Amino acid sequence: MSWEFDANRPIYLQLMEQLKINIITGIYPPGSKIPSVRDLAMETGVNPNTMQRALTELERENLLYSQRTNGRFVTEDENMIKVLQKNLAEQQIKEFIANMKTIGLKRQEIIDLLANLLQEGEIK
Amino acid sequence: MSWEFDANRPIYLQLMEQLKINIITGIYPPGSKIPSVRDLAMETGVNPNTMQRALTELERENLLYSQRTNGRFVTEDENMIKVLQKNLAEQQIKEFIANMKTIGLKRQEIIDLLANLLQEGEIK
DNA sequence: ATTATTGTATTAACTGCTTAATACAATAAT
DNA sequence: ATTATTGTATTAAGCAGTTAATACAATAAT
Repeated sequence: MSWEFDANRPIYLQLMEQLKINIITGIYPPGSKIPSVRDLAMETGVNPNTMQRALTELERENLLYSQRTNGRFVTEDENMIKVLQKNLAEQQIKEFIANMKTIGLKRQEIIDLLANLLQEGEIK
Repeated sequence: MSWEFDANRPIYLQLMEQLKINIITGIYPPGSKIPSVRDLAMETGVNPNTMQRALTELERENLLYSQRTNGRFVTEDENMIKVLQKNLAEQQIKEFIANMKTIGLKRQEIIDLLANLLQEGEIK
């Protein structure tokens, strides 16, 4: 896990993203208990209040739920998680296309450039 | 021009990006005079101080230069602009790849998904 | 029963971003 | 010469995000 923050965006939002990724990738499996507010805050180097905020927001999105004194858990709804993954992917791709379009690259240029850079980085 | 701002990132940074885009795409050609601080602030609906900050930063990057009482101009260095475009494109592609990798998509999945979405949106 | 751990809430202070309201200096335009 | 426009600078205020330092309530663990 990286836990590096972009100084230009609220930390609690970045925490939310990272936590979502951990859910999507199965680091935090459906129904599993996640670390406590204090532990997560410690691990990420942020103030407990900030972590609390991120977790509260994720609860509002029904991705987490808390049991008063027992801890916090990932939703058991696996379908919801799949939808989350698909949404994230599609959203980022659309953003990407919009960006490329703005810069003035055409379809083929985008594909070529991407294919090249995909070769460099070692992705399966 | 859109001039809509993401509330989660400093406006002056977003202004810088938009101005860079305007330079790259030739809306502000090399050597041309750009609108005054006050006009730009008016047009974008931000405070003159905020616009001033964005412009000052772009000057520090040598993309703009100002003549004391005459106005502000885009650099004449066309090569610098080309480099800017390439950097922006490459940077965003790398970000994109990193994002996709994080979500857990493989090379071929990325290419396929992108190709599909590129068909939908009407890009040449 | 007692203890430790959990989520939750509160209050204060600090910082960076933004807006507001001006003011000044230089010079192109008239 | 005068005027309008330009970039630039200053000071104050407000807000959101963040940190800090606590405190409380509930309950699992002992």
